[in-house]
Amino acid sequence: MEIAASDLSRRIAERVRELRGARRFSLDALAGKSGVSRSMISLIERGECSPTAVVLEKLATGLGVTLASLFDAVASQSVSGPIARRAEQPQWQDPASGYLRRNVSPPGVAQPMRIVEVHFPPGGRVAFETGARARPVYQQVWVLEGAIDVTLGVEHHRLREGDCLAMELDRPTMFHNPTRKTTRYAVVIASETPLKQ
Amino acid sequence: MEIAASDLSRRIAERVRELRGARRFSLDALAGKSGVSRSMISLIERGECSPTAVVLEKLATGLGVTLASLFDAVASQSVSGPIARRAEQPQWQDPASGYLRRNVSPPGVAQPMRIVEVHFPPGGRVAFETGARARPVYQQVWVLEGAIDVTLGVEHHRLREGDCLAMELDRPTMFHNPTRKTTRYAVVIASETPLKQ
DNA sequence: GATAATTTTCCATTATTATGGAAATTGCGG
DNA sequence: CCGCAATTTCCATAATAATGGAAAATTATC
Repeated sequence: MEIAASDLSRRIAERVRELRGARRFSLDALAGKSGVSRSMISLIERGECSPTAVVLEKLATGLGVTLASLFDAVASQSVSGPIARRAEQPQWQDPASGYLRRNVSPPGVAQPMRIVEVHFPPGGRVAFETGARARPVYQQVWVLEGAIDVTLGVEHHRLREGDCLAMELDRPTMFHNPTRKTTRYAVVIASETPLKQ
Repeated sequence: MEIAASDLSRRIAERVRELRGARRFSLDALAGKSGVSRSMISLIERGECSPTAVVLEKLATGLGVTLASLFDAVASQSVSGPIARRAEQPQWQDPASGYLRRNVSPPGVAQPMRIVEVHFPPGGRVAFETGARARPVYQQVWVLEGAIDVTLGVEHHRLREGDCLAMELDRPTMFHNPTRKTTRYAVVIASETPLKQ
């Protein structure tokens, strides 16, 4: 907690220094533009205080940036962000209904969500018997092409192209394509811990 | 200047109150989660003080939101249920680069992820300066049409239709459309606590 | 309605922010 | 190098943030 606190003050310090330097403002000049004292700006830039929201806003205004951007920092950390190429995305076709599922998200990346693309044939119907779970699983169905009917328990929804339905997997669910064309939709699934594939 | 200052305090007040109410936290519970005193939270929620950056960050962490979002205006739309119809999905066009963003996910639904659709013009280029965060934010970029170049720090990726790139928002990021057609891609953003829009 | 439990606000105190003047440091030109 | 101007940091002080205990207010339960 204490480490995080000083990290924020340092981030703000670096950011304000960078912004001021880029504009070639002296502390005095910025003090004049912002209405924050020279001394306070100096303290902020050395990370020796935690400025209040009002002081931050004054500074942002004087520097001509948004308040939120004062918290941005140039940090250089490596991240393993693997890519899933389309050709390598595993897909699976349900023999009974004919619907096609493709796992879009890169496998092996520890993130709390994954994207699945579904091609749902005309007239197709699939039901899932799911009940309340100890740990909530969230799902959003976003129609990319066509239309789809989704029934959650006793609720019935008609989704058209571009529509998005958010739900939890906590009751029986049925998908039905009432049209004469294949419907394509994305399913984004998330839970509160990283999902791995 | 004084009017602006109290406006910020009021904005923060409303926002914190809203976020806390949505989670049904008492002041005491949030104090425990955030490490900020009950009294201070009460003062903040009544707009009677200007909290320091460190206190704001602690609050954001306890509420499971980003620091920057504490400055957002309170969502004024009514909670519309689990569906976001395409026609109602808010969109925004960046005047500089021309890229178009649409929030796909239903607003007001407390789920840990959200979907954003982006139309990126030919030759367009956008850079984001983001830094390490107290709480990780996960992102997956899935190309629906066209191609996009994504540069993460010093890593460069060419994504083609159907490809998906997973990353964390912890370093400078640049998007560039090298083609002569609009690229359409989805961004799925998730954190480990419910996101609300 | 009465009472208990919970939540919020008040209060006194400590800690920290924020300030303007002055001292120290830095930069520049001769 | 020196002198001087510009800039930054130090210093003392006032103002405000931030706290935990207690009082007041609100909510829940019977």
